[in-house]
Amino acid sequence: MISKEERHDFILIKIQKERKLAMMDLATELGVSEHTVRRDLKELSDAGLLRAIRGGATLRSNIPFDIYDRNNLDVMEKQSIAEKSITLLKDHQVVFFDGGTTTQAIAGNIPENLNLTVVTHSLPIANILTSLPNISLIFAGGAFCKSSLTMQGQQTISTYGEIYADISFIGVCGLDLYRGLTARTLEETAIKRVLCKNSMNIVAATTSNKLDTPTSFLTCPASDISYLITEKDPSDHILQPYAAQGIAIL
Amino acid sequence: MISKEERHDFILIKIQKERKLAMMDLATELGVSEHTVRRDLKELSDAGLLRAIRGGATLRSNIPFDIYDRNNLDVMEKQSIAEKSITLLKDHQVVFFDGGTTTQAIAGNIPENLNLTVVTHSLPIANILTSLPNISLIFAGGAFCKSSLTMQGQQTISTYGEIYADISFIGVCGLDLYRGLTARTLEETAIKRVLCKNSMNIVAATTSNKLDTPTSFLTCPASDISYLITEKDPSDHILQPYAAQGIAIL
DNA sequence: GGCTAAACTGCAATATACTGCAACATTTTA
DNA sequence: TAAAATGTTGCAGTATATTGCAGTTTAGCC
Repeated sequence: MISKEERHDFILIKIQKERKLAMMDLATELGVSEHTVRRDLKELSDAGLLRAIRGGATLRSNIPFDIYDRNNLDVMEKQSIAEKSITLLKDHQVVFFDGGTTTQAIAGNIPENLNLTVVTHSLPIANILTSLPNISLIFAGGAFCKSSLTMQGQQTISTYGEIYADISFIGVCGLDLYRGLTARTLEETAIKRVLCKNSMNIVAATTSNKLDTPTSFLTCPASDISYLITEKDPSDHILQPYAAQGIAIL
Repeated sequence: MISKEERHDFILIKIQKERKLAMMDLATELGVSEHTVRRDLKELSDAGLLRAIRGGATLRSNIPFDIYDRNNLDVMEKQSIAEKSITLLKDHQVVFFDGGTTTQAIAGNIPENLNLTVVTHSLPIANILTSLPNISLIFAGGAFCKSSLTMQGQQTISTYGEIYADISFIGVCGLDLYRGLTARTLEETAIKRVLCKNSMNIVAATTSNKLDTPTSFLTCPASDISYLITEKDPSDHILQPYAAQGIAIL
């Protein structure tokens, strides 16, 4: 007999290799009923480890870098994160905005009467901010990256390098207590690092499904993070390990 | 068998590359009925991930600047200028785009199949170019200027300063044979000067009503201009003095 | 304007996948 | 060891996906 955990491990390993799994194949392979496999996939999918689709599962996203795919995901959660994030902002601060749909949601919630100097390398965020009268916008230019709709490269880094911010909103690819803030490409990492380095307060804003899921490139250790903002209540158990590290939870 | 989710992924990836998709092509490619593709496109379009059009789909233009375009004057003239301007472009050129509604019209007329490296400090132009698959875009960042929707300042200038272009499209505030190309602010002038300095060919693209109306700050002498493009026929008498100076008229 | 071909919409039929339920099995724990 | 908790199964009913067809709309063309 094969245990639930073993099945889960098996599924996760196999999906990495094959990108796509059919439920009925899994059922025969694991020697359990189709219904059981279905529940397994649901649990893994709820944990954000794969994407359940009709008749099976695929990797979390086949188009991992495609911004449009993520745009309409977790809209409510992102709105909640944005509203909490805004409370950290005060007049006359200098604020860095990293790319990503969560930071975009935050930018979209900045009230009109707030006076800020915002620096960003995200084109959508720049677009959003043009309509706010009291925002002084500095755009960190560079080579445009289609998949993320942000700029990257030496120019981008050097622009941030000349500015010191009160607060940085960092988009999260993966966050894990031991590995810290991680990103998926070296280019992204290089930019996130400057943001962190030149900022008094680092805010990691992310939906909770990205917690405890490290990616490859280290941006900064978890201990450098000042605030962690998710859609969950700060008392939620999933957040306690981070609170214990001295990160303020909102 | 290919699942619905996979089809959606496929469509989203492909539309990023090709900008426009035909329904029947998709149907044969994906091995499903036309009707099914139609429903896929409808779902993706309802989710705001693309725009369904008759016979297929196109990228949703995520360009919020139609607000500003509303007060666009001389639309027909600018279109005519844009079409003439495009004829100067060849594959693999490096092109500078100055800000302004005329240069914007030119950018909007770049054909899909043209391979260019474009450098610009205009936010609307950057937005337009994001949807063109064969354009490599470099954005010259800096401090955002609300009135012109462009960047300005040291960062902008230094970005252009590191690049040499085959051709520059310069937006015209005023042009006059004796004063040359002139602009209204020192900041604008500083940027236009770098564009001109680092460019093999300078193209002044403007509606004819800006000819012979000098403004205050000198960008470059008229003799430096390679091409003058207006909505008028090159034989028009108002253009003859410029032709006499050795400027090619289109 | 009227015509034709292509594209769209709605419907019914079919196959497949999912959900909830009740029963049964296994593992924990008191 | 018995009770409780958790995991598993098959079944029945429900929902979803896909297709082809028939009828309608639309775009382009003479």
